Amino acid sequence: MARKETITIDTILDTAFAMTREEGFSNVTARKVAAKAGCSTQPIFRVYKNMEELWNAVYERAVAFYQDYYSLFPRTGKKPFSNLGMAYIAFAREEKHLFELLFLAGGPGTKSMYEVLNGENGNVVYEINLARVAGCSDPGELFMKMWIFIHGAACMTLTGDYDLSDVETLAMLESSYEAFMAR
Amino acid sequence: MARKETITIDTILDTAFAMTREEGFSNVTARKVAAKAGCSTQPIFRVYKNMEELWNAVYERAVAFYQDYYSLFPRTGKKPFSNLGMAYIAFAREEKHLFELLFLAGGPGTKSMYEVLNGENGNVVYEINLARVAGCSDPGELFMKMWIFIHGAACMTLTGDYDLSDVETLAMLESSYEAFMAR
DNA sequence: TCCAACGTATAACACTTGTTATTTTACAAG
DNA sequence: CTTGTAAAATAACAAGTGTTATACGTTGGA
Repeated sequence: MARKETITIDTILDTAFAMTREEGFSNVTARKVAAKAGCSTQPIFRVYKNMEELWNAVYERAVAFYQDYYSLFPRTGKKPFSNLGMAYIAFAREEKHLFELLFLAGGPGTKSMYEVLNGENGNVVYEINLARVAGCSDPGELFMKMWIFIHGAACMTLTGDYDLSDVETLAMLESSYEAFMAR
Repeated sequence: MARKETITIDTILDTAFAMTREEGFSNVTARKVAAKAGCSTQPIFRVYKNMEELWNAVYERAVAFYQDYYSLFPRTGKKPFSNLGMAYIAFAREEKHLFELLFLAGGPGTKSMYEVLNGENGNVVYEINLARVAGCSDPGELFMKMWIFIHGAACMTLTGDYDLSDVETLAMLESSYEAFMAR
């Protein structure tokens, strides 16, 4: 009845997402995706109405990717927020372009930082409760301060202005937690 | 002997810099600058070899602009690093595109964050000495922590994830200073 | 086997970019 | 006033963008 499809929607999205990781969001153009996928631009517009739809799909995939990344990240920290921070900073180092897209770009149609962080598992809420249990009177404010700090370190890794080892980073995060707790 | 020049290098640079403030660096194209300056693209390439030279000039102007901004910023803070931080965060709020260019973009030919902050007046060194005088044993590490925190707050203003008043921000910066000092 | 239908490729359109070749214009010296 | 020179404007080129019209193939049922 009809020809069999050789380029699937998965091929397109996989390619576009891989390109975002490697070259950044702005390099994901119709022709470049097609070239990398080994086809013409036509299959892209068969499965996606236009490039904006593909970009949205890539964004959603990046959100899921970060949440998986966090789920699988080894828990070496012993204090509230330290694992959340270690994963976030490592992500900024290892996935610069995805980090930019998720946490620096903003723009319409994007989720808030908190939404992405908290995810479906309530990762942030969980850590805030840890702080409450540890005796913090205002865990919301503590989270805000910790997150400003963590976000600052992560953003500085992008520009090369922050480059401590994981051990040093963990120590810094936990000592900052203690410092903020003490007041 | 020859025609009088009507479009000066200052006109070009002023226009390009104003456009960077308002629309961001990526919108500074030859044709758009020309349109805004009310001329063709030709005068641009008379005074600048190519667009990259103009972009470099805009960048240098942004560096000078930030240093003026900091010089003129009202000193309301009483503790080390608080004025440095208040100015930086206000700059992120009021000059999003310049902040992005100076402190988030990185890339070749750009100065380091520290270079821009310290400026010719040694603004950072001055604040570090204040901390030393205040009895801090490792003012370098204190600066690092404070700066990570300040940079985090500034970056979060860009995405709309931070929106405290100046009074609240100052209180937060000074309490963080105290917290970091206490350990 | 043939053919309709759908996936893919090719080519084109309209637009934007930096840059450059060409033409026009204004100015001042002779 | 003429004329040479430099500035500015116009127009073009080559490359790249999203998108679409058209042509080509392949495939599976009649």
